[in-house]
Amino acid sequence: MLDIRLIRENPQEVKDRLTARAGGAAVAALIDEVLACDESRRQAETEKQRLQSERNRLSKEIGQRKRAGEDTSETEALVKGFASELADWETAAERADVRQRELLLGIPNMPHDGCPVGHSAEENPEVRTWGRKPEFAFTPKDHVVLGTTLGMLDFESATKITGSAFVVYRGAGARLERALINFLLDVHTEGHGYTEVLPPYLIHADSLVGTGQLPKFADQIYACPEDGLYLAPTAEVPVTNLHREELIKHEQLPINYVAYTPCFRREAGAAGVGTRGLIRMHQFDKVELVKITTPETSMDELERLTGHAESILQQLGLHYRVIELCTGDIGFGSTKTYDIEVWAPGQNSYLEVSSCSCFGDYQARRMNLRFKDAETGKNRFPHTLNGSGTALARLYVALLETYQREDGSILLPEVLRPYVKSLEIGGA
RNA sequence: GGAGAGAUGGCUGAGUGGCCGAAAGCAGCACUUUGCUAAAGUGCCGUAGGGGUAACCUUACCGAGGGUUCGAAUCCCUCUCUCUCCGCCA
Repeated sequence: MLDIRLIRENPQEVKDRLTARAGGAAVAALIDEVLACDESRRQAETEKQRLQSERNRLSKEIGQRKRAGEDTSETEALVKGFASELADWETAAERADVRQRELLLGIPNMPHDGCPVGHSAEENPEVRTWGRKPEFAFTPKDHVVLGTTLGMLDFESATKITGSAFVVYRGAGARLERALINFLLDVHTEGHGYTEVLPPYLIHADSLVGTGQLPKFADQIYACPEDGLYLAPTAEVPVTNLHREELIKHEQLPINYVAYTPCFRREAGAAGVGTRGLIRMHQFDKVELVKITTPETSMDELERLTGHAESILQQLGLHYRVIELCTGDIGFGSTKTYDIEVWAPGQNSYLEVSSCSCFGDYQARRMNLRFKDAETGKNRFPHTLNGSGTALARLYVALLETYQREDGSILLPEVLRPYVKSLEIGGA
């Protein structure tokens, strides 16, 4: 949520920066509506307070005179006469306030100054690459063939019990998924100093509003309407909301959390786009990194966070590239985002396995998360960040396809062997 | 699911219709004093709106939402959450 004061004081700058986003022109128009709303809200507020102040003054007077034994019925009648006008202004102020918040919740964040300007994903600059595309003396198979043949992945059963775009992991396949979860959590807790949390997977609407999935992206989330609950689309939601409505101490920052959770996404409108195998599913596992930092350090922390996610791919020996999202491709609440894409030989393409973003104070403001500045004593909004560290399903794809042997077996990278308790899957 | 108790400022915890934005303590900040890694004393110290160049003025907020009243932390209703007991259950 953007700061209404910032909008009030620098409307043109806000509009300009929002316009750089995809669909930004329509968003900029909302700014004018917010400003009009703000204007009428403040007018109603002022009138309301004038009447309340008068009422309070007279009521106090009534109390004093009653104790002195005087008759106050005339003043009481006078104050009573305020009621309907007061109620009118109250309603007007309330209505404007609700509308203003509604508008603000639908306005995306402003990209950071350093965010590259562009119109679409084609204009995302590549920041760096690591490793090289592996070479094969044979034609590499894709993970669906490999995993199905080895009995690791069972798409048919998943379709039978749930539907398309789900999978059942079996035997060594299930063990590999579990091994990856443990490996990732160990790296981030022991290696990078994150605190592990295991949050609920069902969350209420306020949490989703806090991180920005609601109200705008309701069609992408599975809901349990009888209970007012939703299946978390990412651990970002429950974990960032751990401190919602809190006033935290300056010295507690930065807060670093890592969480493994399954993620549930309806993927409405995405049918047919990269849907083969594990690449786009309604349920997938992910290990997520979340940071809450001071505004001064958030950009440095974004670099570190991205590095932590990258180290997973490095330790697994997987070739990847890092791209930075341009203003036309960046997410709703983000000010700056790096995507990490791992090479998948069987797909002959890169797959996004991590998206690392700094949200500035956008989420903190939405969830009323504040910290007390130790120097000034003032309450401020911290910055929030998150990034996948990493998504499991696509990592799994890259792993099978990169480490496949000609006979269709998988030679595991060394770091995983203690977790899987084997150096290979399949094979002689 | 049933019965009971509760929800007050960063924390603990008083407060049952007006003098309560709210006692007290802790924590925090500033100063003073004492020659010792700290203690004592004094003062300051909630949040969010609105108005004002500013000092400042003002409104709201005592879990949430309604209601009663000239006036509500305080009375009434609904809801949420927490705790205790019972039931059920992995």
